[in-house]
Amino acid sequence: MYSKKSPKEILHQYGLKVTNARVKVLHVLMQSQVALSHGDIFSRINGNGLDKVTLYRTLSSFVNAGLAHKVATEDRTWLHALHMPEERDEGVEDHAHFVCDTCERIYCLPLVTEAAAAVPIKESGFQVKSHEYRLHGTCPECH
Amino acid sequence: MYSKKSPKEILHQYGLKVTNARVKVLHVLMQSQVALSHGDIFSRINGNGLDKVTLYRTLSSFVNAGLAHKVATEDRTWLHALHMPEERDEGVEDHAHFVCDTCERIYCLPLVTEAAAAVPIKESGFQVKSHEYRLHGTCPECH
DNA sequence: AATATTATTGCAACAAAGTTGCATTTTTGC
DNA sequence: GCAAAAATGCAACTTTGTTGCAATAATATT
Repeated sequence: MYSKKSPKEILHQYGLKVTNARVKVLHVLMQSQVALSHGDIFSRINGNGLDKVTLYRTLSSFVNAGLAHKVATEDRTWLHALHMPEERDEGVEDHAHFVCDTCERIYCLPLVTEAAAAVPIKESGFQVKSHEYRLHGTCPECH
Repeated sequence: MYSKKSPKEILHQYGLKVTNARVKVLHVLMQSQVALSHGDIFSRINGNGLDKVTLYRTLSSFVNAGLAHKVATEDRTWLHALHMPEERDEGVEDHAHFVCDTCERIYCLPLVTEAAAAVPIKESGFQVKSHEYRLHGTCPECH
């Protein structure tokens, strides 16, 4: 899905210095279809000795650079996921997240912009700059 | 907006015991157009000596009873707001929240269900049970 | 290829938000 | 009014994430 580009190339493209930590974290994120918590990523990487603070800062740098985004969960943690490839190319700001109430995975879904724009802000005076559509239910794994 | 019913009546209606804490918290929520944090509510009530834990538990009881709902914020706290009156009557599960990027207030907006339903879950296998549409931008107070 | 500059890392200590256990008090159905 | 059940207050605790700072690593330049 993230096609031919290597973590290193992607980091370059986003103006991030190429470090061990970043390559590893990016690699983990690239392999996941779902948004991951700090703990998810941490446990997939250690062994390779990476400080928890470094991981926080790495994720933060990804978000700042526009490479990833984060989603607040029900249990006051953050999940991180890379932007969809088409988002990365086009700078789209819309997001749809599907929260599975059974397994608690959060999937990032492509969101068609017309649907987002159709939402009625009848109360005028609100200027919308970005969207997040969040769906709850049961994911394919949990049927 | 919450019309004629008193906090006491509403608590009864939702099967919650009528206590000082609940009446005070409900009163505060009824007077607010925006979702409030624990801190917001706490500071509007003390003077009247209410323990922080009691407030957490009170809010929790409101959510469990279906009287209020909560929204996770960008800084990993919860905001609480009563359901819209029409939601309280009809058991609608959709939500739209407008997050003002300037003043950080979160408004609960009525969300028209057709718009929500129109979101494309082309990836089938996802069973949607509830929605939250989250909009970011600038609110009328901040223009 | 070595170096200077600048950003990143690791560690320890810290902060904030929310939770748990338990004894005491309050509600409420009878 | 009384008994049973639930809510409250307090203190200690957990979890998640942050800050300061010295040591280390990455990159542009020579």
